[in-house]
Amino acid sequence: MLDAALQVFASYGYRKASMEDVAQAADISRPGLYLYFSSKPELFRATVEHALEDSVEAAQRALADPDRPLHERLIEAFDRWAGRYVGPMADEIGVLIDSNPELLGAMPVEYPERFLAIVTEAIAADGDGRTHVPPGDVAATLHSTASGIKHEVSSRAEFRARMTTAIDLYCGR
Amino acid sequence: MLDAALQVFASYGYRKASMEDVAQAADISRPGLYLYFSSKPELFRATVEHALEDSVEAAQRALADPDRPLHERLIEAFDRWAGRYVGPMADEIGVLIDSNPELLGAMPVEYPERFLAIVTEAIAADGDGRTHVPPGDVAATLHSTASGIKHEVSSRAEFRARMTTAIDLYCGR
DNA sequence: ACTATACAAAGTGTGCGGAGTTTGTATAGT
DNA sequence: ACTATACAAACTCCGCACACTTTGTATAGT
Repeated sequence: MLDAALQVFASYGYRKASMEDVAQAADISRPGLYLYFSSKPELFRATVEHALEDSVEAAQRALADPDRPLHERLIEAFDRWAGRYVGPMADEIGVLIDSNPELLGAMPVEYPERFLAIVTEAIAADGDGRTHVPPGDVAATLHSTASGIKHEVSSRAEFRARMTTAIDLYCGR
Repeated sequence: MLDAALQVFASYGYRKASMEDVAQAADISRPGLYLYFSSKPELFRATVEHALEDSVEAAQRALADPDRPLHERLIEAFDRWAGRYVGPMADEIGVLIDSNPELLGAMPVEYPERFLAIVTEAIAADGDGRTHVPPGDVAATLHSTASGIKHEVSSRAEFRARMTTAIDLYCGR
């Protein structure tokens, strides 16, 4: 249901997406939607929060996998955090999130911070530090690289490939 | 004169900036402006081209300095290419450039490519390659990192500091 | 090599009324 | 736990006239 809402908000934008559109996408009636979410702003809030929560959690799971080397886990984590929103949706989701700041409050700042924190931790935990640069700085740099790449590529596969290069370069062999 | 025009276009946007505004900023009369540029689109074109040309050339000079190690030259080059447009002007210049594609033709693609090419060359020329990653990929990654960072920082000093970290990660040690 | 002034043509923001849409709620039914 | 239908209030969109601004050019003057 929140996934359907995300689709609708992402393709139409917050303003142009109507509750009716979301209801249809979620296969319920519009009044039915109001049984779950008391207003459009609240639905939007829940939608974005769900998407962000989902992404960090997926990233977290990827980073926690004990069987894979750091660089593979990092590729996976970045792919799950940002790769999903690459391509047609990339700008639209971005615009969606930071063009309605009053609706989302601290979320658009807090989730990236949380993601950054878990990446930092994963890098720090990997004994095998190959540079003198602090883990937090490595994480922040990779995060910026991911943002930059996201705006240049047109498919998730391309995003993954370019992030693989970046991670190789920054913390690979 | 083109610098004055850049200021005006950057702060008001292409549409809201009038020829009168530009003329005042350049301390000439509006009809006088038409003696140099036959129309507003042409003035805009010349303004952006001048700014981009200026930036690549400055970057090129930085990369050519034979007395400094690669990483210092790279920091300097990225600072000159992108650092100038960080802070208040960052988004505005970006919007300015890619929200008027019909006015600028191939410029917004060609100049970044040219910058990428000279960075690639500088990295390739530096014998001292510490990675197995091709120079073009290193350059592209750094370029994406710079784009990402540009949207996160609020001052040129901060941009420089973060790019220093990024470049350190690649060839610092 | 410019400025000041002037001008037509085109463009742009503004207020307005009315048609249509959307929100949030209610109510009756399954 | 929902759907279908209905409804008032608010909001958005559209066309349209109007004033105002802007563009590009001309002309006379320094």
